[in-house]
Amino acid sequence: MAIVFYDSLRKKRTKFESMNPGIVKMYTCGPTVYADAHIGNFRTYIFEDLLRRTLKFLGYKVIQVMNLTDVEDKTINASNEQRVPLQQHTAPIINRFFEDLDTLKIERAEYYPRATEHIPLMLDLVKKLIDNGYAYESEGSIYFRIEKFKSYGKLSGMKLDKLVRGARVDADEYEKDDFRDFALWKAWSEEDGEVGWDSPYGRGRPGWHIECSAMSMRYLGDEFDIHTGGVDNIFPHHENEIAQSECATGNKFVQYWLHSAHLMVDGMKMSKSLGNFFTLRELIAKGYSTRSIRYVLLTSHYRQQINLSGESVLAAKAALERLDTLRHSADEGAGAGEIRSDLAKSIKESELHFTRSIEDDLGISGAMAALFELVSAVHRFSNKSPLNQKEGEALLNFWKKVDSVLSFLFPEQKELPLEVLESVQIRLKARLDRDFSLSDKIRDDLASKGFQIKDTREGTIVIWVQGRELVK
RNA sequence: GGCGGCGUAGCCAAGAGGCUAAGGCGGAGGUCUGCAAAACCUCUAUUCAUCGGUUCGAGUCCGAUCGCCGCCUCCA
Repeated sequence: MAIVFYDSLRKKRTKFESMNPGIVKMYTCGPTVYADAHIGNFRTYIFEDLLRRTLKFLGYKVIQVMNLTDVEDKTINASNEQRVPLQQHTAPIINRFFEDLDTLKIERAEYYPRATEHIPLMLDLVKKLIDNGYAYESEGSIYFRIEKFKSYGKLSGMKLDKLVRGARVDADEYEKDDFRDFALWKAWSEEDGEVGWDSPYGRGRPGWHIECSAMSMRYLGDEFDIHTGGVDNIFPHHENEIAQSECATGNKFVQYWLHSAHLMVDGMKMSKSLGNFFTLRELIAKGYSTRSIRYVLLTSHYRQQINLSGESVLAAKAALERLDTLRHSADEGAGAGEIRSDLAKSIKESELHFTRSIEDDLGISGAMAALFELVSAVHRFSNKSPLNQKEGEALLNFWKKVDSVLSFLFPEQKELPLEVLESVQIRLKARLDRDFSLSDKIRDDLASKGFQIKDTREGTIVIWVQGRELVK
């Protein structure tokens, strides 16, 4: 079967073929580290995680680059306000960013290049653009002349003559030949303070767009397979990247562009400027489990806006509990016997359905449906006759396999406190003695401490926050 | 104003011309159970924003209308 992606450049679903067999090179626009990323930002990083994991699931080796923008207006302003050197301001934010990635089980990319460590490469690119006649100098700054790039606007659909002057007027705008031109290199100004690098054009710092062109080429080459980001990056950021890169190299920059839709709050885009944002840490403090958050962010199609709400997190929790029942059933598999054909068939169908869905533009809904269908099938099957050991193992193996894509099927198991285990044992004995007033008292007691007790056919389950233990 | 996306059950959400419109949450009834929960079974869209059109056949294609969102300024 073929992998299909919706390509923002072609504006249609397109069969994916990597440039090098078996290898996918992808560049994923990363955070600007002037403040902690909010959960809307992570929506995109989770989409990219799904893309990466899916490609690996389908047999590709993935080389992923995610940039860390550690120098631009906001990082400079923030460090100035706090009167600390730039790096001292960005370093802790970067550390927290990586912690949040881990919390959300986002797999690490191969490279996380920082803009400040690639200035010479950017200057090389700027020089190339000047030499090729696409850029010009004006008062120490270098601008890209967009009318020289005939296909400017091909990604966003913007028509050059339809571009309107924005509400905000750049201080340096009068220096440009054309207001639509964008900066490749910005001359040092008073507000930049300590921040600046020497260049043939004088002291200055890179424009925002040039870093992605320079760093993607450095780690992935002049041409690579996939470039991603949020839809808000399409214009002007990605449009400008294409212009710079293709004018500098003469090659087609990127083969496939994938963009994720926004996370919404009360019908509006979550954004720092609107102030309607939450960080991951804030959501955790509200009592949302990271597993549920990952579920919500991952199981909505990446081109569909998500409305994150308490309700959606609660629904996620319920859905996860249902998924967990498959693992519990599998754990119960015991005894001799081969895998029976009905069950083998269900697993095979689920895997096929899962794969077909996920390779079709990351069709996560269909992929999840495939898993829920297996859960139902397994319960129907095991209700008739208990699973044997091999069957339990087969289910767990399949679950592990799809979890390489999802990474929320196996919650972290916490050790239950000894006193809880003891209480559970006492309660089990009480139930055997049919002393139900005692057993119910213990159940209520544990519930008040945050441990929910459920008696199943297989034994007693203790649910504790995100962990879940089976006690026999 | 220009560009892009979306409108499918109470809620979330698949579907990309043709088997009975996936799946999840929630809800109703039943089986099981000391009770609770879980699990299982059954039910919960004659219809896909509206109106036209193309077609033997449309939720799916075309046109118009209404509504929502994003981008056009830094933004994931």
